[in-house]
Amino acid sequence: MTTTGLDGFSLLDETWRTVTPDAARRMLIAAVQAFASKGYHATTTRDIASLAGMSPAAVYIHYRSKEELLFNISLVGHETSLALLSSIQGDGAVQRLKNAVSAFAGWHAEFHTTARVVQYELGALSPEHHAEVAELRRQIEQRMRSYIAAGVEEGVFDVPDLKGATLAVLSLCIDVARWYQPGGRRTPDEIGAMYADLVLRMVRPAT
Amino acid sequence: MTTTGLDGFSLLDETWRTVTPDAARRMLIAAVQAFASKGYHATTTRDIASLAGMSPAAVYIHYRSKEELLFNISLVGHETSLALLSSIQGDGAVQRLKNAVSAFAGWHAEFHTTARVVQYELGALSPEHHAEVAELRRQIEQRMRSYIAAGVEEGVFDVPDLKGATLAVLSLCIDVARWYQPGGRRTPDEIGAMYADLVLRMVRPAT
DNA sequence: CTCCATACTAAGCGGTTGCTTAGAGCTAAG
DNA sequence: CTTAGCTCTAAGCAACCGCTTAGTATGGAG
Repeated sequence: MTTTGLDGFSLLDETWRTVTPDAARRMLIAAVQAFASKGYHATTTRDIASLAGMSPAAVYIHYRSKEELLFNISLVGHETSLALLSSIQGDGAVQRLKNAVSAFAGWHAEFHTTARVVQYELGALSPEHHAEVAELRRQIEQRMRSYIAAGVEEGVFDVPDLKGATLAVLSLCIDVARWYQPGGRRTPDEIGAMYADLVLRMVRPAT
Repeated sequence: MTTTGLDGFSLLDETWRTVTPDAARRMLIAAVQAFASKGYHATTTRDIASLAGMSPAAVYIHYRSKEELLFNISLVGHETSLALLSSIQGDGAVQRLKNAVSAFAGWHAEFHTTARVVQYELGALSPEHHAEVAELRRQIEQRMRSYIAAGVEEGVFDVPDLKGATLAVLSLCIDVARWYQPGGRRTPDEIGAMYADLVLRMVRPAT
């Protein structure tokens, strides 16, 4: 699950591998780093260009505006995490929810740089772009809800408030991007495993 | 617990009641509203002054800088939530953790405007001011941990990783400020009750 | 070689930023 | 009434913002 980033390309490069041409990808990666560490509004187009090793005007060869840069990051980030959550497999609802939480929380740790921009800069998107991203967020919520609902139907989960529980589980995973620091006490995989355990305690029946 | 805001003064006024003189308080309240809805960096001093019904220069009569305005908000906000968490009472560790989570999560819903600034604009503080606030955050974490640890010692909680569980509980409560919207499906008190239930499920023994 | 499209930079434009200055209005002590 | 001190505003400064323009370098097609 965890990519080490020791094989010659960073985690960021991996996420944005499909972006071409090369200069456009470097610009996007620079924007992710800058937006994540200082916030969208505190980041200048000069910061981004400088991080990418180019002149300020080079931003506008590949992107119409600073906001379009953010939109690209937000869109790809949401699509990636939705694809991750949609590809969950496992035997039975317990194992599937375990895998889902582990993967989703782990992603927010491992790709915390991207995740921070994705989760905390939504308000800087234009109304049109925000609406497009909001639809993806609805699909993410629906996916997670279906994993919990399956366990209720199987009779292995006891969840009095399905919508509330889904909200709490997603909230728990998303907030990882806020507090996670690389080099901290836990690896992304360990965080995923711990969160999977905590969530399963939340939904298990009283017996 | 919930103040209605229907008795002639808003929730914001209540939090900042002790700030004097009157113009300084109005400026602070305007800053909280602006910072919460647009973010610190996207808010101009002209925005704040205009919301407070004064001229741009009036900000600097009462505060040295825009950052000092943020620091005041962050400091009072952290002190308020720490005081809230420290005043928790209840019979036994189960009831005390229930009350703690209910109050802390409920506060992040009811005072979500203040909470958003407190939790998501830490990075905009100067290093010195950030350090001062970080110490309060350490105390908040310690308080919550002690409520969980007490249940472990009493033998009514089963928590394999105390530090991890504390982190998750705090994370869950804090993230309420991100997603909560007034007029939504649940009142702050209902969110507090739901979260208290979810957290107790997380720490209860398997039986 | 010429021609043209693409990718880039140097320079800079109009507008906005956080903050300052100079001075006006008000209150209260002497 | 004078004076001092505090609160506020009108005006504006230097710096910086997102973005544009004009022009250069490069490389492939004919």
